[in-house]
Amino acid sequence: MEANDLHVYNTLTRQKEPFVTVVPGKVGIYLCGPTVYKPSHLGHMVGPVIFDTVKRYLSYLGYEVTFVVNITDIDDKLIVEAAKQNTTVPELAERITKDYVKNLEILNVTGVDHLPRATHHVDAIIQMIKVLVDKGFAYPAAGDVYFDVTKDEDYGKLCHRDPEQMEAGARIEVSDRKRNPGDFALWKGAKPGEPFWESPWGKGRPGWHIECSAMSMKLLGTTLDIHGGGLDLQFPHHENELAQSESFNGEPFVHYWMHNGLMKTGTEKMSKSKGNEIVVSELLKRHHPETLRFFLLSTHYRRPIDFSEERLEEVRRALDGFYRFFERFERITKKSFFELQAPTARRPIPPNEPAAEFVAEVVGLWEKFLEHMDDDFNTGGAIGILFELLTALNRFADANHLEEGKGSEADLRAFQRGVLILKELSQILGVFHKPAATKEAGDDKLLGGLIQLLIDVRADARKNKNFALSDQIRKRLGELGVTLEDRTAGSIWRIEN
RNA sequence: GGCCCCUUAGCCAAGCGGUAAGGCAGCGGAUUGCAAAUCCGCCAUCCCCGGUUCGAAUCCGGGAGGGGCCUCCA
Repeated sequence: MEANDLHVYNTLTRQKEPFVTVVPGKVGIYLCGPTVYKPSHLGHMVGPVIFDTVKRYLSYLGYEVTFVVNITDIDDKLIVEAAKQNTTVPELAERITKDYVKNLEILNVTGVDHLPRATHHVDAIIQMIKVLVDKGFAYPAAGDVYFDVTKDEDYGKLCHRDPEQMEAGARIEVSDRKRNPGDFALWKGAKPGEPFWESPWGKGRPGWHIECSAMSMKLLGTTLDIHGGGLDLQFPHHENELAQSESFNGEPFVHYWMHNGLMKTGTEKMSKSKGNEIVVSELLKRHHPETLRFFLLSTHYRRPIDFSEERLEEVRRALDGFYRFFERFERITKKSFFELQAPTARRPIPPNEPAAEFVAEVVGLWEKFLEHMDDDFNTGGAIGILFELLTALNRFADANHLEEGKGSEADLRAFQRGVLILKELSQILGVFHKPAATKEAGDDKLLGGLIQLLIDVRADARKNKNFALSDQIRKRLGELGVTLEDRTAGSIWRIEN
């Protein structure tokens, strides 16, 4: 049994449960990725960012984590879309997968270990279907193979759904090939012109849910520690995965089902079929990736999150305070925050150093941050602590005049220790790993030189109390989007967006 | 019709039985030649009505409003 205080909300039981792994010290996470027929929208990034953070935290706790995100690259939607675009299914799938993977990289989703594609695992899928048929859970019908939901005693346990009621509802696709309305396709016979694989039931392709069962089992074993996905996948996708997997091997399929809330635009869910999706690659033209990641983590993962440009702008303003601090830190220590090497594992809280109230305060915040993460990955609460930490660091720098070079050795040490903790916690969330994009303009030598020239001229004017001129320079620069700050060691500038 | 979930200040948001974190915006102050930045302070009794409890935003019941799923969807 592992010693940790982590609790995870489990959709299956509708409760927070202590986190215990199947294999001590190891965690397998399977996240349902996209069906690759259209460019990813912001909603597709919610899961990856959250579960990347989950992995970061579990790794921080000392677990060896394997994180799998599947790519569904064969499906009716792909066939239709490829035809529409006058291209092939593999070409379309490849192009959209690349878009997806690129977006993950930009959002600093670094923890994905495997991105299995359904088409690469058709043999395993066929094998699994065979066994389900042999065991009597599935039946072939005119080239298709269906799972018989009435053969699975606890079908519906994830979503509290009763197959009987589904018949009553009668809003599901009816097919004379199905024995029960709730039955779902494991294998679909190919119509002329459609992509196909040879199988014992003739030419065809996998149904929608089966690829996840086959690939997760292959990569992570019969029981997954964590299975994630959007709330909209609970039914039927996850319910069906669950049914077929447990029928297949008679063992629990998933220990913790975790479902993230959905991205909304206005009052509605964002989705491809509703046509209100915000395409990630477009969004990235207007916003820094860090802003998006921070936005996605700013609320608890189980709640819906409402997209708006205003919200992102607000997040950006909040982040500016951190970036200004990182520059302040560099002015004080001549070190780059982004290059600091912080610990990557949880460890006992070090004893307080004598006469170091500040360190005690920072360590206290550190503990609170971890308490929030222990509470079902409460990133919203954890981020709140990050802001408190920022204030504490600024306050300390102010009080001890660190920027004016008046701090003692001990003060500087304490300060750096505090900043290192900020770094350590930032890493858990996967934020602040590189400078803000606004600095790009600062890399322009000519521009930088010109502004410095104006600053020097202005410094002379100020020395001579020629405030009319100095204010004029500052005002005109401000109109151009350049903000000046007069500090004891000289004026600094930045470009406001 | 069935199954879930949500409702906290102007906006976003944490909170999971002991008298409301944090952010954005706003206001006041310190600092500054003036600014900017930073710091300090102010700004909610938690949709409504009942109930349980010594004590509820937090538990139970009812109501109102909103959302998701039941058909493809992260």
